Amino acid sequence: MAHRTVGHRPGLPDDPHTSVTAPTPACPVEITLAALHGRWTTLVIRELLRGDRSYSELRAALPALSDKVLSDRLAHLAEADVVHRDRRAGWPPRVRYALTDQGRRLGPVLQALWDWGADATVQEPGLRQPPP
Amino acid sequence: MAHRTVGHRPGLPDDPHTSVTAPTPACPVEITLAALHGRWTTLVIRELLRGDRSYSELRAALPALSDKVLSDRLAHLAEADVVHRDRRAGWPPRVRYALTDQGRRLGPVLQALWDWGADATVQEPGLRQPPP
DNA sequence: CTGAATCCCTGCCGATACTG
DNA sequence: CAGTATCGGCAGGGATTCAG
Repeated sequence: MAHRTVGHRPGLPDDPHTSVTAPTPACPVEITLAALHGRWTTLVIRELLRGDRSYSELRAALPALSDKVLSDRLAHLAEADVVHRDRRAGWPPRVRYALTDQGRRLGPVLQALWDWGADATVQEPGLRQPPP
Repeated sequence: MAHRTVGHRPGLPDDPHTSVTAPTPACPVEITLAALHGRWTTLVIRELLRGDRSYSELRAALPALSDKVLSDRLAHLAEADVVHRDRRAGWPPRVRYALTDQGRRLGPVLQALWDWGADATVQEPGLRQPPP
């Protein structure tokens, strides 16, 4: 009973999406948040937005990220069809990670997230938060 | 960094944000994700995007959401300066919740999340897209 | 080099019960 | 009406170790 109307404005504020009354995985917003879900995930994506990377290049770019979480993230992102895994035969094993078309389309999404957060830090400091 | 897509706004793909190598709360993306963090949060915001609401109206709109989580979410969103709590004296107690200016600016963000998720459900069921 | 397996600890969220 | 208090289950994620 989902409405897959892509032709016209799938608007959020005014429209039919208001029928969603629970956090169902079928909601497009939930789908995107699920793709971005988990710590480090956005940083991995951001790194891949700059170009494809090997496993160790990702580790080098994100030094505090453990192997377990990195491989978890990559598996998760591959399952969400955000990253593509390119494995090559031979020795030593070479694997390249690159964003899919869909993954690249996350650029504007992350941009929107960045913009709001940047704006928030500009407006907010007057109220509370006297950081040491 | 092959091509610059548009403009030179505080862009994510191409530029200086790449210095962030860990999930620090100072990163604008993290700030926004923190504001949206938690189950039900986006649905509460979406409800408030339609207009201000009382506590019980929110409960009615989201029947499966428990009191604890709802008040948690509202407290969290108030702290993030996304919602404003308007409490009126008298009996019975009347409290109205409304989005702040910042909260209203989350509209486009949620829209971006929706768009990507809706697009993903369209592309995904078959195969991946052929490379450009 | 590229991961997968294990352990443990923390924090989330749901249900229930109670208060101003 | 509008919340808070408390408890328990479970999943997330960090460190370490092992494997192809």
